This record gives sequence, C-alpha cells and structure tokens, in this order.
Amino acid sequence: MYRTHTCGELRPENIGKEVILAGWVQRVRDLGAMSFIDLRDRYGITQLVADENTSEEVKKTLEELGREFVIQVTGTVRERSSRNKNIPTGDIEIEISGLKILSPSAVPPFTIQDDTDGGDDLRMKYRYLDLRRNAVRKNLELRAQMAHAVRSFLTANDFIETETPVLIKSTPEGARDFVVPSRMNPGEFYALPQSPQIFKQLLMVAGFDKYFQIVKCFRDEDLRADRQPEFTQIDCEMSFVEQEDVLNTFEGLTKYAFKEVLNVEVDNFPRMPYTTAMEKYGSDKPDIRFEMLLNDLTEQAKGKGFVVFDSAEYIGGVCAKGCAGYSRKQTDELTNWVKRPQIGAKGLVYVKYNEDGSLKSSVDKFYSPEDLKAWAEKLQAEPGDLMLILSGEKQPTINALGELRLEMGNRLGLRKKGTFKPLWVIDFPLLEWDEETKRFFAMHHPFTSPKPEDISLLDSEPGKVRANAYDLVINGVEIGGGSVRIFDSELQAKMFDILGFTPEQAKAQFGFLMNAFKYGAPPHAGIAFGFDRLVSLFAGLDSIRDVIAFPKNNAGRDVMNDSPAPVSKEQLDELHLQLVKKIK
RNA sequence: GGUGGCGUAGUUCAGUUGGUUAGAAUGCCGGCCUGUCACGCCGGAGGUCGCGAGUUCGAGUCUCGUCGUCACCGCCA
Repeated sequence: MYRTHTCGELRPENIGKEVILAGWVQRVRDLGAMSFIDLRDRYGITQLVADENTSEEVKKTLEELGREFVIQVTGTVRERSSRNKNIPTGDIEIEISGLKILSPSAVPPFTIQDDTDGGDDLRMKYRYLDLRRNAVRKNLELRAQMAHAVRSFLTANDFIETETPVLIKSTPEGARDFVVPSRMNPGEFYALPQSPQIFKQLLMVAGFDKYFQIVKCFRDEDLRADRQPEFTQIDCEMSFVEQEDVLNTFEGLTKYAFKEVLNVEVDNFPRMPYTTAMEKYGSDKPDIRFEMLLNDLTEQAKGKGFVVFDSAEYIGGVCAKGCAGYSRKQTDELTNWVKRPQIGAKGLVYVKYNEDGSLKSSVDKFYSPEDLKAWAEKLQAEPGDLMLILSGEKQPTINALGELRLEMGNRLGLRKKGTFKPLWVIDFPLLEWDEETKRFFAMHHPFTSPKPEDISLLDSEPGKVRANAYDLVINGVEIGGGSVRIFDSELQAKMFDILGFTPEQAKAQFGFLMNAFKYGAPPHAGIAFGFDRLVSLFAGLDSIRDVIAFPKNNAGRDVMNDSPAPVSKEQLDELHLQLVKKIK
C-alpha cells in the first residue's frame, strides 16, 4: 500500500494516527534543527515535520529532497503548535518516521503554484507540469463534472449514448476536412468528422429516437482562442419533435448544468429572431447582459448636407449611458478603435447629450440641436449620455456597430463574468450567397429544413427563405446550434439543386442518406453544443485551451510533442503517398 | 492569406538619445538558523539580448529578413 490517506484529508480527529502519505514535494523549509515539508497531491497539501526526534537516516534523505520529488512518508499525525488557517489540513502535521524517495525530480522550469512564474509558451511545453497546478486542474475537474451532468440529464431523459465512426467520408460542404490515407485502399482517403451529422440522422432512421454523444470533432481551419482543430461537442438528435421540443429539452439541459455544477439559476431563455439580433445587436450571437441597442438613424441623419452621411446606405448608432463626459482624448481613442482594420469603420461621429440638456457633436456644422434631439430620441439617449454613430454600407456598418457596442460594454464593465444570460437565436436564413463562387451555400447545413411558410420563396427569392435553425447563445458566445432536418426526399433533392449539386453529385456524396430516407424516415431535429466553450464559459475563461488537457497552439501545433511532424519514407510508401515538393 | 503585440539569466521582467563591464526579483547552489507555512539572514554561480543580414566608429536599442509565440481579420455549413 503506497498510502493510507491523501494529502487533503487529515484533520485533528486523526491525531495520534500512524499514516502513510505519498505525493510531490511542494517546498522544503529547512530551519536548521528542524525542517518542514509541504507534501502535495491533487487533494491538497499536508505539512511534514522533522525535528530533534527524527532519525538520522530520515534527516539524510531530507537533505536530498528538492521541489517536485515524489516521496512516500510514514509518520504520526500530531497537532501543530502554530496552526495555518489558510489550508484545510492546517491544524495538523505529520511527524516523519520513515521517508522514501520514490522518484527524484529535475528542477522544474516554472513553479507549480497558483500564481506561477511561467509564461504561456513554457507552460504549454510542459503541460504535464502545468496540470499539477490547482488552477489548471480545477478547470479539468469542472469539465468532468459537466460531462457527468450532461450524461446524467440526457440519460435520464431516455437519450441513448451512441458512438459513431471517426474514420468517415470527406464531404465538400463546410469546413476543410482532415484527411487520413488508407493503406489498404491505395489512393483513397478517410476524413475525420466535422461532426457526426449524417450518422446521427441515420440513427433516427434506425429508430433510436433520442441520441446523444460527447464526441470529438475535427475541422482543418485557422484557429482562435476559442477554436481548436479538434474539439468536443455534445451532439444530439431527436425524432418526432418540432423545433420547440428541441429548444425546451436543451434549455432544460443547460439549466440543469448551471444548477448542478455552479448552483446558478438562470431565467427562461428569450427567443430572438436572427433579423432582430442583427439589427439591434449587430451580431448573430448577441450579448444580452446589457442593452445599448443599435438603432437606425438613416432617415433622421440623411439629407442635411453632411456628405459622409448623405452618401451612406445606412447610418446607425448606440447610446453609451453616462458617457457624455468623455474627453476629446477618449473620443479620439474610440475613433481610432473603430478605424482599426479589424473593425473597418471610416470614422466615428459622436454626440454628447450634456447633463444641462445641451447637445455637442462632432458634426454641429451640419445639424441643428433639433436634429440631434431627434437622434437622441431614436437612440433613447438622456442627458449625460454619449451617442456614437457610424455610417456606410449597411452590413459592414451594423457589424462594426455591434463590435463598438461590445467594446463600450467592456469599458463600462457591463459584461460581468459571473452573470449568465442565455438566449435562443432563431429563424436563421436558410441560404447564404457567396460572391466569390456566385452560388448559394447552406448557412447551417444542406439537411436543414426551410420554414414551411417560406418554402414558396425557394424558387423566387432563395436568399429570403428562413430556416428552422437555432443557436444557443450565452453572453455573446455561440454555445451551440442545430436545426429541424429535411426528411422529405423531394424537398431534399430541391435543396441540393439550389445548392448547385447535380442529382449525380448529390447521389455520390449523400446517396446513402437519401437511400436511407426511402425506408421510412421519421421527422427529426437536432442540436450540438460546443462542450469546450460551455466549460470555459462556466469557468469564466476566454480561452478554451484552459479547459483542454493537451491543447494545440494557434497554428495547430502541439508544442509539447512537436506535432504535426514528417513521417518516414517507408510510411509514405506504404500509404502510396508521394510528397510533391520537399518542405524546408 | 493578412494586420498587430511580444521574444534579454532557469523563470517573470527592467534596460534612458545608439555609448565603458547588460540589471532587479524570483528560482538554483553553498553556509547559518527549533515553529516555518511566499520562512529569515549571509554568500555564490548563472546571458548566443530568438536567429541572420544591414546602417554605424559603436547595436539589447535603428532598418530589413527570418523563426517562435499570442490576439485579431479572412476562414470556421
């Protein structure tokens, strides 16, 4: 037996007890005639003590100890003469009678403590050491708790957890696939799934009725703080349901997770049409922790001789509460902020609605106080507020205003981490026009059903057709999305046609699904949550890397094992692969 | 594919207008220390200033390139 207790469990009631502990040396404090050692495992820290009663043999071993040595210690629990209120085991200590080094440690490159001195790069390279730190391990414990909560909720609701293949067929739609060469089938490739989409629909045809899986998905696209090449989804599909059934079920799941894991009660989730989200929040994933809604000023601001506005397709603004006192420096700062290439606005017009009711703007030359008053009314600005106005082409300007709204929300501290405001964004457009290829793409995926009342528009105005598609958004983060699927072969064929597939192409790509639908496909709908994002949201983190045990960097590299890496000539030969040009 | 930030001791950082021998803290090593818990005190070692060119009498500092890393835009049905 390596240990009788963990390093987090001994208390005064154990005093006098003979125990064996094992763990890592957090720190040795050598006071000369006596020494203290903090012994750490994932459960906590227990203080070991050696003094004049300690054997020479133990003392000798003590001298060899360094940080992160793995040791086993035998001893007696005793009361401390000076207690430490900061740790749960702070009332006791272990008087060492036996000490064994199980495994020595090189000096670690950074300190294993909550406020480590290690930078991100270094901690990634030595991820196994970083994971010893409380702060990092706690995120993964939270992740495990959440996975457990999800399983228990969905299992209790009759969902069947089913695994689907990881080696599947590449499809041209959507993100780039990771491809895997097949040794046994020269010149042919598997792809890793971007999601188990088609398989879960087949499970519905199979009559599974309610399916879920916590599953890895893979997308070969450029990364961000909240995007990894491999990530985890809570993937679900249900039969004989309508949109409302799916929304209610997964609203229930989300609330259950909040309650179980964080003990937080969240309000019912509002439903917001996509068009409202775009027009009022400038985003399809609105952060509704604060108001500051976008408002259209095109009508009010046009035709007064200000050439920038007069030539603009759209003029819109937001009202920053209590910011009328902003200095020239602050407004200049905001102007520069919106002019950054990432935001792309040409400039920023501001109107200060002073406490005394007067109005001061950067365009006073063109607008009378009455004009500005009308703006204030539209933006619901009151004395003391600052109105910020952008103009230009409609869509880019709305996007920029949405970004500006979030930035002001940040500056005003309106985006608090512990506050959770989920909502459903619904009625997404079915199709998206791509300028480059001059064709429509499915905004969600090709199996998403149009709203029945919009089906008549499919031929005349495909861009206006709304889908039975929905996203769960929490605090401006897209947590998940899904749709009601098409289960009618004829409608599905029409969709493929609109998406530019010939019947032959459609058959080659999705023939087995269409074939399956011939044998009695139930109406079905589904949803998938980004599990990593959900965990990082619960943890109050901005990067999903912190909730993944071994994440990749933003170039998709694992800096710990230095992958991806070249493979040998023999491996390539076996896979019937030849490199076109030598890299590096 | 693009924009920007960062790269100096094991680590986190400072380094003035381009100017003598590149500093601090922490960690590490040695010594002292009987109640520490961020122990304390004394001493010591530790540097390819990411790499390569260039400008200059002289480059950690300026220029260009390159590599690494982070954030963002494009991209991610």
